[in-house]
Amino acid sequence: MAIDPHSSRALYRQLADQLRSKIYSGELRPGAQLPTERELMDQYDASRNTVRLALGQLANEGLTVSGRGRGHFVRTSAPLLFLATRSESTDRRATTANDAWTTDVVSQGRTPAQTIEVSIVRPPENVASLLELEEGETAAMRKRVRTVDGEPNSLSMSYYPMSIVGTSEIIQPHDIVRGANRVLAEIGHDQVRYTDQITARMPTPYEQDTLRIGAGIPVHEHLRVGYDAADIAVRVAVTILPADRHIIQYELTSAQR
Amino acid sequence: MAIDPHSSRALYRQLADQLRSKIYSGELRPGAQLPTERELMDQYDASRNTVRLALGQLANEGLTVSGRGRGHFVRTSAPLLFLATRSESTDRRATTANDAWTTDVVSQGRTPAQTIEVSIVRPPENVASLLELEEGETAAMRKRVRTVDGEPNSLSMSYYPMSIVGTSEIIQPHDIVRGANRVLAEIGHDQVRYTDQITARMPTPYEQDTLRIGAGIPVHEHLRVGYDAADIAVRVAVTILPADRHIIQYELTSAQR
DNA sequence: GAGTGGTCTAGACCACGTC
DNA sequence: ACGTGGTCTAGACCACTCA
Repeated sequence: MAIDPHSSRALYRQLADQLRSKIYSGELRPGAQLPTERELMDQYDASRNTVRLALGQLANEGLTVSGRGRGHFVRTSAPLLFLATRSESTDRRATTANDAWTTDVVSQGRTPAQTIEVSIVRPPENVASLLELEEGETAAMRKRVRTVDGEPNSLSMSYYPMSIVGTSEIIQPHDIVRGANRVLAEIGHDQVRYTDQITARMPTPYEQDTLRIGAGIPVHEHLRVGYDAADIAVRVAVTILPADRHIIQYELTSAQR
Repeated sequence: MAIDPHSSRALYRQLADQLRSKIYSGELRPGAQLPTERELMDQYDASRNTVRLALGQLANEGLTVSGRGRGHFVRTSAPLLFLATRSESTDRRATTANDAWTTDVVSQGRTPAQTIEVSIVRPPENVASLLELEEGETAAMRKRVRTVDGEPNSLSMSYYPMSIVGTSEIIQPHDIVRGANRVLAEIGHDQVRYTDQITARMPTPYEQDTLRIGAGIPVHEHLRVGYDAADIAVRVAVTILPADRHIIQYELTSAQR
């Protein structure tokens, strides 16, 4: 139980190992307070910096949170929200006055809200190349910040080539109740095929701030490219999902696999 | 460009901010060396611990790597490998002597290898409940460690209820060339439907070690449940994918969305 | 051997939460 | 008022890399 100061493994790593195993084993349950830094210093005869290195390690693994004047605590696994990426049936959206996401969230008994911002931009390079934009060509961006029960939930940016949507409702800074996808269909670019790419990374400071993401929590970056019947990319949607609040779910039948 | 010691923002955060923006802006390109700790101490008139706090922050964001005796460097974005979760056509597997994953990797011009380990275990709670196992009921686990071009690539654990596979080839500790899924089909449990769940988190120390994952790199946890024609869960596959080496990709047609 | 990061100590002041 | 974590300093020794 004690610590070997002559081990080749750094003191602070040994300390982190012991605390971590107490968390994994359940001896320290979610929400439980860890010993104070003072106690750990005394117990392991280590300096405060060393103790804080160990605690910082756990925080960066997403295992603990801390607060000035409070203490260090085992992170409580937040109640998880599902992102149903494949909806049960496509016709549902037609039967409601809300967009697909709002309907999804309401069906889970939560309260959704979102702000929408529309602008004309040069998209990031990876998006521009997926949309096959020429050098300097622009796209309409509809950016959403979504909240559930008042807590920030996700960040979503949809890009549409101006050459396609330049005169449509999509460039208006309003919520489109029937869905932007329906507008695309109305102007002759119904999406018939999608490619999804999912990456994971640590959040940028902007994302940490906007979505109130704690230390040690990664984000999913979910990117969806929509193609019309002529196999032209008409929409790229990039969604940032804090990983402590989201499980991405897909339903597939064996023909697809 | 200088730093305000009277700002409410901590010194080490300001320092991290400046270095980070140099990385994002491209002034410090991937592979470039950051100033040495000594130089930063002099330049910003800060103590070494403060400088190290700033550099540690960047490392935890996955932006930099460092090594004793070498220096701090901007992380080079590794060449990314695609995990094609939906293959182009299902018949391909029948035409080759290799399993689906091996075929995928070879088609990308890389060299795959894997070790397989088979055991009878009580699965983790979430898996047990997806398989609807009774209290104490066991499952066969086929665990793979996969490498590509000699580098560790992914960790995969497939669970099959013993009540279904207890007498089949699946519990033999050998590679099954025609695929375990085919064996399942042969014993009357062809999978006709899948549910995928994708989560992201920081790796455990075991995963960091086995897959050689650097600090600040999260992992995808990809979980696939396979159901047979009677809608019984016959297989749960959990795959751990280091996020710096993997993009998860899905292809969907509009009928599925 | 010189320079780099990795680890560790001892002490200090401050901001915040709780009582 | 007191105890907590947040920030910062000044110094030390060690292990590794590279010329």
